[in-house]
Amino acid sequence: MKPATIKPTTKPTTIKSATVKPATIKEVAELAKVSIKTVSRVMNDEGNVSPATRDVVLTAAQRLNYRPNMAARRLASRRSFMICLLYDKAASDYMVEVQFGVLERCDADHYSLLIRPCGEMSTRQIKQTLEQIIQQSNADGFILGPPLADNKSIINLLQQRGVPFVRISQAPKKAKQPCVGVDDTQAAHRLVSRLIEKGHRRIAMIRGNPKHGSATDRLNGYRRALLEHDIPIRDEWIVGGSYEFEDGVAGAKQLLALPKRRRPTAIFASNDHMALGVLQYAGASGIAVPEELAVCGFDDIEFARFVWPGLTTVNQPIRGVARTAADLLIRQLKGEYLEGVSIRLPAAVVERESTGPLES
Amino acid sequence: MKPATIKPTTKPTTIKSATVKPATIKEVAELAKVSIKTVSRVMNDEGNVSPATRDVVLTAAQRLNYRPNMAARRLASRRSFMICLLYDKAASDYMVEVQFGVLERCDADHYSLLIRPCGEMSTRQIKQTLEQIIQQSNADGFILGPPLADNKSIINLLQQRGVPFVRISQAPKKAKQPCVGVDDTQAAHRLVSRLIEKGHRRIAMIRGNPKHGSATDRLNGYRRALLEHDIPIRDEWIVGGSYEFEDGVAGAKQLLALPKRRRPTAIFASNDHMALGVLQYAGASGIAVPEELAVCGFDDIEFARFVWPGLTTVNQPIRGVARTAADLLIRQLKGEYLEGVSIRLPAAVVERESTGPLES
DNA sequence: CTAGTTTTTGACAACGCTGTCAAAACTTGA
DNA sequence: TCAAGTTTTGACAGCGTTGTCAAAAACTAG
Repeated sequence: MKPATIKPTTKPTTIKSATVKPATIKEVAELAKVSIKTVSRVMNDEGNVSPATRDVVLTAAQRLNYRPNMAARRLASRRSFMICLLYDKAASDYMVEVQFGVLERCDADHYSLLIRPCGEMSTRQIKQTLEQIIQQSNADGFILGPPLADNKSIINLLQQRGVPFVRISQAPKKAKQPCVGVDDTQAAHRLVSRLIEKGHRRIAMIRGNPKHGSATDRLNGYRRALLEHDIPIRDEWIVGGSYEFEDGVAGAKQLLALPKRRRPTAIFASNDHMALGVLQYAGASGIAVPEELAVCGFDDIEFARFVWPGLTTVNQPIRGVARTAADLLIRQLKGEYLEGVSIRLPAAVVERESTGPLES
Repeated sequence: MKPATIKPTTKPTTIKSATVKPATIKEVAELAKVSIKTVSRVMNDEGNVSPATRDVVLTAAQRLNYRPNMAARRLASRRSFMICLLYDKAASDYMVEVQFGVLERCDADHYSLLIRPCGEMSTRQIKQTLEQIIQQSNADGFILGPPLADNKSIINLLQQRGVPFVRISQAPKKAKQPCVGVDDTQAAHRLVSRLIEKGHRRIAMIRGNPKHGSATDRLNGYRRALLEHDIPIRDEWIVGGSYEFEDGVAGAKQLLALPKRRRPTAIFASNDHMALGVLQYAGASGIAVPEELAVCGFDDIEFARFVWPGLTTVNQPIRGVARTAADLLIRQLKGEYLEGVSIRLPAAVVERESTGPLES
């Protein structure tokens, strides 16, 4: 899109109005009658400052409304107080939650957040971008969202460069760097078990994007649940997908076209987008949900509860995961040794109308 | 003076060395046999550099894989090459789109983006945060998302501080600073007109959050459409709301409880969230959409097309708006004088099943 | 070829902070 | 009381750029 053209009125008179020049550390030092280094020590909570001096400096700083200049601080300390969140797609509810969780934690320690969607980049381009961020912006650390978090090539680069990072992923074992995720297998297992408890025996599954570790985990959960209940796993009930709405529509179409006796009574879509696709297909084809078909998804996106029937799904504590990831990163930056740490947060099944009551 | 030429490297600079200290401007200058200032000039495209010198510097820079250190650059130039996106809620599709649009434009000019959700802050707190960002991070400019963009107090602060900013808002007239938005009134007018064309006469409206300028605009569009078609505007058909899903549910309940002869045949919700609320209420109460009730929203959020029936709504070119806003800001930063500039991008009505065919 | 003008270049001082290291000021123990 | 430690403080040199200003080089016209 090309921005509209604008009539330039007059030459830029550059009216940087009565802007007050911010106080510098020097002025604070003068007012407090100490050296700038002492002010620096107080501002950074370095310790080894007598309480009396500290007080004097603090009041002086407050009086002048002093705030350390980040650029100078960064230059001098060779740290950037900035962490970078690298993720795949820009437009996803999931990533908004992640952003917010990370931000919450960053704020607490006065870190800035640099966000970097890499949706349309090749691994090669991503690596180049990374190099640039490391060298130019000097990011102190990275948080990798899925599926970047499982990209060997990217992980290697960061490791080589010696930059701390934390991965957000369902597949903690793929690398030894700290990782935070949700136990997808367990959650899927519980979800499918609920379907079985409700009396379903013909339960189909629409798989997720195989690039994401989560897809495999969710499939495994499904398998385990069926196995445990001695329900045979039929290939024709497992259809492909890649987490897109349309995959849900297509999957439902395929599954519901099966001869009546082999047609599933329940569909577990690997994520809510696809589950909504299933719902839409069902709605358009006059198949009643949940009476004729139970549907459930995974993720509990905002709209899972906004459709009718409300979608049964798995609520992931995304914000918590993100906050934890940021926490791990910041702790690493503070010097903690966290290699091999892997945290899995539990996810909860949320039952809504789409799997409505069924005599068991 | 003839600058020395540099032998091309035998191999393309494939860096494999781990944790190398990045090259500085000084090293580039040495290799190119020029002063650091000349390197600086080349890197910043300042002009007044002979093509020959330029070439030499450029190859030297490439050879050393040189990238200017942002911290130093920021400190010396007193600019941050950083713009800040200030917005209200973190978890909104809308803001993701805005983020992405802004980011696109920022990348083009190598600006970094600082995001700052202010969902739960008071105006007072926001102002404080602003002060901090201006002083500490030294943001070159701001982009204000709605409804912050209409907050007099915040606008004043930024103006006083002399920091350039651009507003994203439907209400461009509320301040003289550059503003980008969508013509909500016109879009709502077109949407309601379509309903009328389809034969509806009893059209209700659920209003948006009065804090957002858009709420009024959309209401005005609704009013204008009815007036033009000589349809009386009835107060009982206009119910309150604040853009939340639940408001849609409540609004629908209220409207559909009206005696049959006064009950609306169509509901225009001021945004999609509320429209989905209406759909849910209708679904739960066994009211057929669109046969018994037409529903339409505004925004065309992702899920508008994922529900059944698909939601008729207005698609706003949010990403384009954001890109334009960023463009205006960056142009201001480059010295263009843009006071009073206000751009409105057109929005398109998207018809889906929720207003399905109706004999006119 | 010269004087005047314009373009290109470089030396060097900021920018505002932190790191290093040594000096000053306090403690402590005998 | 003093020597030996320990804590607190300060002087000053960077950090890697850009801004300023003057010098050098390159043009131009007479």
